[in-house]
Amino acid sequence: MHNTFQNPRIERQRGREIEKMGRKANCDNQYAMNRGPWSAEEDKILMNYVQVHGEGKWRELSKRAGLKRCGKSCRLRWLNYLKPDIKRGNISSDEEDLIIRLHKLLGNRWSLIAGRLPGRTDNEIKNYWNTYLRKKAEHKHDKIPSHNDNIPIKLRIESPGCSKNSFGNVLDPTKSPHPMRCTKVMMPVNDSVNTTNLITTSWDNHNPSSASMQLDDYNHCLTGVLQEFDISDLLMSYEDDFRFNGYACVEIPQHIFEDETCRLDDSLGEEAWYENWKNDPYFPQDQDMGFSSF
DNA sequence: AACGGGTGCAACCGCAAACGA
DNA sequence: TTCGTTTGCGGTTGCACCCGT
Repeated sequence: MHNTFQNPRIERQRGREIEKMGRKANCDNQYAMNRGPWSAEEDKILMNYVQVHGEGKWRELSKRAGLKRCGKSCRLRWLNYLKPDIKRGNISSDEEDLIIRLHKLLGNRWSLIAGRLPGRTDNEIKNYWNTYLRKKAEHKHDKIPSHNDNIPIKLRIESPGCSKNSFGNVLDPTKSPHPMRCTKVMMPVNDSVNTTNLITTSWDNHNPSSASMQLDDYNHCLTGVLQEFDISDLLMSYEDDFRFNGYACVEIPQHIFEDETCRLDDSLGEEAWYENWKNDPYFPQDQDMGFSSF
């Protein structure tokens, strides 16, 4: 499962745990502990204890609350099942779509994906993916985004060579099925949603050498990786708190750049520098940026 | 009704990072 | 800095349930 690297410290730790717990190094003393599904009574005890004393110190919690469950088990039960704000079941089509897109970006980073779906747990998303969405995503993989998709990112396209005249053109990537090459992505940092991490992670997956993404003086993330990617990787579903007001500079072949069918607006004659980001009418901060508004 | 294979999902496991003394 | 403990994560397991035969 994991790598076989033997960390001496970890080995010592495991040795201690094995010694302490008996034959198997799982958690606490397994022979005195309940295992398997939780009873309603156990749930009640755990819930009452957490409501009074708060989360954390799970091992201590299990002892003090009189639960014959190991600390890990208590934590898991609370986080995945008992916590009040948890939504369970009935995953909507919007959520499905978001999971698929996030998985495409992040891979099996379930906790990160869950972090973007309020009320959903990593375990639920992982199970949902493994039992249902994986197949669905495979079918969806080849789909070119349709014009009806609600895509909150606009792209500014630089022509080959980044000539001055080319700045400001806005293309509809959904009308261009050609793969593009990303040379630079600038994203405004949103306090409520850390889009920087998301984008960084996606680059990291493909290109470990681009592990760090710097922020500039204007608190925009900025990277100069030369990374092949499918333009649809950046197309995200619109969510109230999950918005990609993005500015991607991409290299595209000249003939695509000159293709009028892709071009939506070329009225801007000059580059809008990213320090003017928030004043740029092409990247409004507070409204839906679906392509229908072009 | 009984059986067996497939499926979904809660719970478990091992590992590593984070934390704190 | 070191070491013990706690927390968080992702992969895996095992069991209940479903459905076809």
